[in-house]
Amino acid sequence: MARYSTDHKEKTRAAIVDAAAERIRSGGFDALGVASIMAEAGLTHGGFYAHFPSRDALLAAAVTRLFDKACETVGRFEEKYGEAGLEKYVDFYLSPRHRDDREHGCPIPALSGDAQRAAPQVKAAFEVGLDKLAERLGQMIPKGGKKAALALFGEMVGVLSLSRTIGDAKQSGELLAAKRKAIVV
Amino acid sequence: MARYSTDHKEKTRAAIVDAAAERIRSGGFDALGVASIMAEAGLTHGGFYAHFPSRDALLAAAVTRLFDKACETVGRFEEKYGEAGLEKYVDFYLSPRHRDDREHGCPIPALSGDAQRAAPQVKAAFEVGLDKLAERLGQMIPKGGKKAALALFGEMVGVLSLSRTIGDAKQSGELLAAKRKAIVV
DNA sequence: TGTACATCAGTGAACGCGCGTTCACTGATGTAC
DNA sequence: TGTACATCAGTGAACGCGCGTTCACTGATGTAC
Repeated sequence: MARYSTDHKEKTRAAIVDAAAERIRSGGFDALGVASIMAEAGLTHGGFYAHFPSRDALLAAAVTRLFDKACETVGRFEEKYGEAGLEKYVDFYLSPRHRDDREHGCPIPALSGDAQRAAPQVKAAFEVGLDKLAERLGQMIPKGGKKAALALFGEMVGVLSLSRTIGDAKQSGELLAAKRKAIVV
Repeated sequence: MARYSTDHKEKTRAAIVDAAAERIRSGGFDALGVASIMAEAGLTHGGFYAHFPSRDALLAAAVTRLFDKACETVGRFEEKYGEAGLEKYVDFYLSPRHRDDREHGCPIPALSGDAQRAAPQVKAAFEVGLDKLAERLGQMIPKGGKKAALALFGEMVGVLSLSRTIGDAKQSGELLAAKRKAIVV
């Protein structure tokens, strides 16, 4: 195979990044193997290096992708609920549904631990992504802006993380519910 | 070598667990290799299986150890500051010192991500440890007890995690400071 | 008290396995003539 | 329009490496006699 249409390679690359993004969100960085991710995109592992110089480069691209998606999610809440968007977003963030659906959830609780120990370029991608996401959510907080958004994420991330480690559904649900009520935006 | 004093094996085991606990707190579960941890304890890797049935068993023991230490830390704050112990603990938790000293810090932000994806026995050890720690801190919160302690950890864990991923020291420090003020115990 | 034996914590080579990366090759297609 | 060639995304075998685990062995010491 070769010499596809002009945007073919670009599309393949995007497919690899998408697959990688899904994978690391649910399984962390260590769940991403070059061979398995290429197989998921319908390719063989040898071709990987035509798209990325290294596994770390893919990790960085995938992290960026996840934060872009998270920004879009925030945008959707704003479009749909207007002024009440922030409150609705917090409700969603601290919902049992979000707790249980790690595969489509916020990248921060899933990856902050991994990111701290990752290669510099991956770390940097996480930091930039977090900054963009806070900036985006900050647009919905008139008083406080980005700083308030960061603080809000701080509260929510920890509570969501804990609720995910608590096996007992009742206790875990109570923790989420208590926090939903406590957070006054 | 062989036939040491009665408690020799016990001591060796404790040394391995201690080394493993330090290692995973700073580097996560993946930083713990059987060979390297045995070398750190002054032994060769082959002897590992005289102490633990598997690497996962050591991970579970190390997680338990870390939470026990964390409980002791809480206890020290209570002894030293009495009524004000809780406030002092929160101040410490959200301090730049705690942010920068991952090797001796709270195991929750360091390991909650890893724990969610670990083997069942490791997950269980984390859950039991978290429960014990919340119970311990809860003793210092007359109104609320364990539930209030869990919620408090939720807030603090997320903020600490974020502050660790933010490279800019000023921004990171501001996040911590804002939260220290905001948390009313 | 002295000697032979049993014990077992620790040794170190070897195993099978999966990983990230490299590389010579393929072959369908765009391009030059 | 038809043919020969260059391109390059993708193939698949091979690499070196580190990992968790196994296992036959060692040898200093406690115990039995």
